[in-house]
Amino acid sequence: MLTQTPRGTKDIFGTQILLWQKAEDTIRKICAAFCAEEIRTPMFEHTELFLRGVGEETDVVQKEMYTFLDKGNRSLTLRPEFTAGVARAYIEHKLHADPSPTRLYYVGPNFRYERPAAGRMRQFHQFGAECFGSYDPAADAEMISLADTVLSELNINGYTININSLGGTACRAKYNEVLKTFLKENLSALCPVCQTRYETNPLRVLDCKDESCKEILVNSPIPLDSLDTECKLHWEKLQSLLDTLDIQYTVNGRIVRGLDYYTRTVFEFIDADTGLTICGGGRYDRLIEECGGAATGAVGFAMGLERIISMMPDALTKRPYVYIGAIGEAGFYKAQSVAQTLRRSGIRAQPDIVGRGVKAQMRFADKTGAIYSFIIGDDEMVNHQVKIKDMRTNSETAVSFNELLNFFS
RNA sequence: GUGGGUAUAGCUCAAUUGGCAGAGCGCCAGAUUGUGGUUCUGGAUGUCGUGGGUUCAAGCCCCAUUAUCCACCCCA
Repeated sequence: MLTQTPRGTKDIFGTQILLWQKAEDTIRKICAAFCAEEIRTPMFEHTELFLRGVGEETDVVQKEMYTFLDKGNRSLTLRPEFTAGVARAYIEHKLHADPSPTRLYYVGPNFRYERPAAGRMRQFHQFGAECFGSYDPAADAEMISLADTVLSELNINGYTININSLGGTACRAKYNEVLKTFLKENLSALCPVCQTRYETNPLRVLDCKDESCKEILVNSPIPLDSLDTECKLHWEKLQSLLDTLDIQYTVNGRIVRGLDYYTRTVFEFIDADTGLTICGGGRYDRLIEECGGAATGAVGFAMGLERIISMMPDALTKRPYVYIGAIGEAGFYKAQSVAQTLRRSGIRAQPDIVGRGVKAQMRFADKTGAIYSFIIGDDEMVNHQVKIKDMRTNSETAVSFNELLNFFS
């Protein structure tokens, strides 16, 4: 137990960390291109924020939160997602007073107490972005494009962008009635879970994977049928904007999302191989108000980093560098100082610090991805030269101590 | 939260009806002592997930526990 990570958590190191760093670098680069700034919010928040922000009816809140009392008897919760915290920060720091729109992005761990499974951890990491201060579908399209651009920059494809619109508050209420009327006739044929959902959250019935439910729902009304004029306009404009941005998408009238705060646009990027959602998001025009701020249009998404990284082609496994081998005590000392010189010039280098034989040193250099191996022994000390071996071509050259840096320029 | 599988060396996995814990890969070292990737030779390494029980004897059988994988549920 002492030598195991807790259930649903992982150490990230070795070749994996290279993929994580590449993903994070790419995220920062693309977000910068979209003029989004990073925000880092606390790992835990007041429990109340998530109850309100995520929705009390959601599974995330009802079953999956890491909630605890601190020594001051405050109820705190490890964040299960970012949006509520980011919305809280937007309100707390009165960012609505800044020129609109405000684009924020985040990368970091989230926590949900769940049964770990394929592509699901208790501590998992998300990258996401939010755009505050626009009701126009151009903001929706831009967020979809940001997610899409990050993925394509990471050479990830093989996913489908599913889009849908749930409509505004009025449309949702209207649709709920329409759907309930439809479901009422088949209520007994629905799975037990959906029979409960019929009362608590009929919308989620659309999302059910149960075969008999699916069968019934084939002919069910969908939210798109209940959109009012304004929402319909938003929905149609979103599609022409996505066309303009040359983004391929599929309209899927049954995407509903498990979080309560969404209004109008919702979307999911679904991996064709695993069927997992690698990115989910949508518009949440009511959330800021709900949490005590001024009415503010907002749209955003979150992406699961673990899922993304598992889809990245793992090409680079070792970093090229210069190995500095030594024979004898004088050479050993010299090797340390040569390494120092190279490192201070920003060249990746490591000397022998074990004191092994040359053969073992060369083997080590080869296995760890050295592109050049230096050898410094008695002969080299006498001649004030370093023997440099190109590990790929096998060719050797001698370079004097003073001209080492020129070799790399 | 529900159902099922698995747990043995750093990794992937063997071990007959219960009878001395093994292989491949990796690691380390040598092949006339200053040179890697191929080859050959040798070497080290185990709380058999953990705790109980049955037995002359348990890696193997029984109970519990933890972890892990798969399918649900849900999500990223």
